[in-house]
Amino acid sequence: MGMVVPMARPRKFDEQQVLEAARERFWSNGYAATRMDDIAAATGLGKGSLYGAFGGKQELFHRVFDEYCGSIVDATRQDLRGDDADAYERLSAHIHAVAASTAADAAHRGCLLAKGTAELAEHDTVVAQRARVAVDALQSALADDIAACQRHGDIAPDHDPAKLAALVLAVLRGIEALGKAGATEQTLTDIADTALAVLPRP
Amino acid sequence: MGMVVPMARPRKFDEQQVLEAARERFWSNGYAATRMDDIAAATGLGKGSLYGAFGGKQELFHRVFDEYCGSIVDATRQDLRGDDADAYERLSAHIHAVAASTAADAAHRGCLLAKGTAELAEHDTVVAQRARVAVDALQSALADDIAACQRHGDIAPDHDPAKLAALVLAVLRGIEALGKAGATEQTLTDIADTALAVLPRP
DNA sequence: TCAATTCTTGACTGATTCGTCCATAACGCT
DNA sequence: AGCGTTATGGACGAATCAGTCAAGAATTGA
Repeated sequence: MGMVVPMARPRKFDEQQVLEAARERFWSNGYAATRMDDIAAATGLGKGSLYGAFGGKQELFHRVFDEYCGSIVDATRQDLRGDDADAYERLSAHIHAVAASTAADAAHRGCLLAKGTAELAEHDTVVAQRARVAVDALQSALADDIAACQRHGDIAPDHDPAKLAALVLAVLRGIEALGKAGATEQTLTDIADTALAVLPRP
Repeated sequence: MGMVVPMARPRKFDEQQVLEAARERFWSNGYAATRMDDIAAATGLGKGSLYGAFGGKQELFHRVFDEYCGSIVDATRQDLRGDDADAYERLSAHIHAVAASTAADAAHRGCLLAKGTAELAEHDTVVAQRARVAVDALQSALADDIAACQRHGDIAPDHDPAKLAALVLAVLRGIEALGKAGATEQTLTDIADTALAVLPRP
């Protein structure tokens, strides 16, 4: 089933574009304050199409949230993948990139993972579960890179890479949170620099 | 004006109790998803009294948010105030206390400062401003304690205490964020331990 | 007791908002 | 071209929610 070619009216809209528009609204206004009518208007779709294609507000948000989490996990893995020789440089670049992009986010909308989790995790187990998976994946990607740093002699080997990764992840999420609270670019950059400076060297 | 003794019907409710009930709802459900009817029902007040006493939903939230921010800043200052000789122990205790209380928060409601900022800072300048003030105060309290640690020889003096404080604050806010995302108590405790372990010693 | 003032209650209003429904359009297949 | 199927668009329904209002209650001072 599902493998047959549908012999019916095809969709006029691009599902990805609708998801992007929805993400934009959810990201900017939060879940509760976003209206389905807005998303419909922003995409030009009628509400019938929207509901027909995605089911409802909650399911649409879950789709958006899933995609967002997946994309930041992928981007982080991409940032951190490579040879042991460059592992420390990648870590440094990644931490600075998070600080820079947070500082550049003048609207202080922050990260949708953080925002969606803050708003919904307590009452929406799907969101909570997805956030947990994403955070675990981020920590794992960091741990892999930190282990590579240790193999190459850039970080002291007498520390559990998983624990250092958890610390770095906390710093990254903290940069996020402080950025949303209005910290200056200087402060965020300082945090990135200091975090890297205090990581134990061999 | 206002100094005369009111010769009229006195309030039957306690303003602090209403603020607490409102905080509970806002904290648990977020701003947008909280209904004034709920707060009225929870406190037994009629909506007229609620609006008469607090103005409206937004103003009520601002009152709640202000009080909350003030209380966590005060609590942090309290945690960190004391002699230089105990400064490092206070810092350690504070970081561990944040990790422990975050882990103990089974509902993952997290911190209202973080939650309110995430939901509203982008569109509500009052919230954004208040969050900024609170975060600055937290950093300042940490910086004072770290400077005391340096004076007493528990932390290397060749680091700007403000920058170390910013890093520690990021770790604390990160612990918060990870807790909301479902990190285990072990993870949060590890972060606290590791953060303290990597702080530069003299 | 009466007047002035403020508080209380909850019904009511007006505006939103999620979701549904249905007539109609567009497509593939025969 | 005709049929079956799925997409479209927007009107509609029902529920929800912020905020208002008016009639009455409680209190103090005179």
